[in-house]
Amino acid sequence: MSVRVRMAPSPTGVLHVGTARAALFNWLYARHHGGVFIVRIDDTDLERSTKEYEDEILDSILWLGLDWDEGPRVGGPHGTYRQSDRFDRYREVARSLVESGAAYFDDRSAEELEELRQKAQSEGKHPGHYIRRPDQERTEGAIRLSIPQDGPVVFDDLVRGRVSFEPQDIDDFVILRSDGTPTYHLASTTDDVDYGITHVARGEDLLPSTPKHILLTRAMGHTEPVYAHLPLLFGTDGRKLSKRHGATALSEYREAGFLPEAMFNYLANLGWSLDGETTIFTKEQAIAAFDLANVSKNPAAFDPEKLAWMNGEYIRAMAPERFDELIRPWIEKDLGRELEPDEWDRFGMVSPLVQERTRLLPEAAEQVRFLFADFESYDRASWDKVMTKDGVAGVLDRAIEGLEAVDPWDAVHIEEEMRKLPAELEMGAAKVFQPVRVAVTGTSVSPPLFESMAALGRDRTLERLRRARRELG
RNA sequence: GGUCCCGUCGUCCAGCGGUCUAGGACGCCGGCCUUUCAAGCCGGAAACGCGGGUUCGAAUCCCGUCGGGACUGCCA
Repeated sequence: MSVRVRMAPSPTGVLHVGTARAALFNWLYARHHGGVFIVRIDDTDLERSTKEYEDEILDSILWLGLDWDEGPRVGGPHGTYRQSDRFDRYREVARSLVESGAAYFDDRSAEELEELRQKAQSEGKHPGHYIRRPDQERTEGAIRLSIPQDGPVVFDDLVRGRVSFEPQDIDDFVILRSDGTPTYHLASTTDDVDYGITHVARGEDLLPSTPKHILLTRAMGHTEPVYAHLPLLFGTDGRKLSKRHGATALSEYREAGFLPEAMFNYLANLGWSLDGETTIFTKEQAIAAFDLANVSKNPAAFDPEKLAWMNGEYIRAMAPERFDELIRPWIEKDLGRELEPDEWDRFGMVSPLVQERTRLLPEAAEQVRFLFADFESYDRASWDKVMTKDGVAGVLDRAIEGLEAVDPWDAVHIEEEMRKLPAELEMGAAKVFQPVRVAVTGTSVSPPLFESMAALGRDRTLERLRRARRELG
């Protein structure tokens, strides 16, 4: 039987990195086995679900580089792949379960149920212990699945191994609310059955729900899929990944200048590894090697630092043309205007040098800002560190004098001239070039100096050197 | 409280009874290179939670303990 897996996001918020990672593992599993990857919209919560979130989620998945074979936008043999379009089907399932005796109506009030929970808890029992089928049959209210008390629910989880739950610890959960809408358990399980899902790989937070889904599936007369519960993602402090750790939405990383291929690679390394040695690898390598059985059981910390490093690796490895194409919008965003053709040409003189030292696109844009805009003031720390030293004025004077005569104005000739200074002034190279760098770029950290000056142009370079000289007094 | 899951460097991953003086990656520290910053190269510090067992032999198997987490809704 061919593998059919799915990701089933709820459009009640933006795509979380943890959900994205789960989607990624499902996708890898499907592609590895030549199976089918399905996206299904779990929007049974009509109150909180929106079309905007649905689009945001789908766009984020696409950005990550995952494509789906059945689901919204692409269709498939099972309709719209949106649960809100299948409420009739879920009601039909619930009704037939009542008819077969597997489920029952329950019209007890919230207060009554709460009392039963309190009682059970005070006796050290499972909260749902006393919430079972009432003695007298009801004909309205919510519909609960009756949990058979004849034996444990045992299943072999692909990543956890054998997991077992005792029936008294499973509550008679609601499958159809009294307003006729299905709960997540009913809708998800029905869809998994109807869509022929063979493997369910999802977050570990759903592990306690799994016996319910298994029992529901069996009550429907089917055999449950194989389950794989993936470890959860945490922040670097070991706490649940939340806003405090920075971005939790995939789209925030996109907006921060991360590359999808770096994100893909990084996420694939959270809970799984290609071979234990290789950190950077392609999608194809991942597909070839992936197996849910090799997924780690431990929760993983999402480390933005390592992601940034990996992003830099991908940036350095890409074709220069692609780098130029990617960096341009960031430079323009940083400047707040579009680049003129001649400015773009000038950027080309330093582009390869910038690409080499970029981890994040927005950071690179900042580094070349001096090429396109005059800075109002010098970076304070840089100025204090290099411009207050003895001999700086002399360096600038000599640099200005020498540079005026450089011809043609290109990196090679600028360097030829500048290289004369240290010996002439009897100073170390860094002592000479750093003041010039601060004068020209406004800070002590910049792309290589000679190329930067070449790209800036003679007039602006000299203008900035003179300005700095004036500031020195 | 109850149920379930997890426990190897600060972090991610490898290790599935002997080859572990525990390997790779990020980060960190030092050095080289060097006009700054990166990159690159070289080197370093850094972990099997604890206690019992099983075994000739345990990071690897079992039990306990401690610690962490998830769930415990007519949310998903």
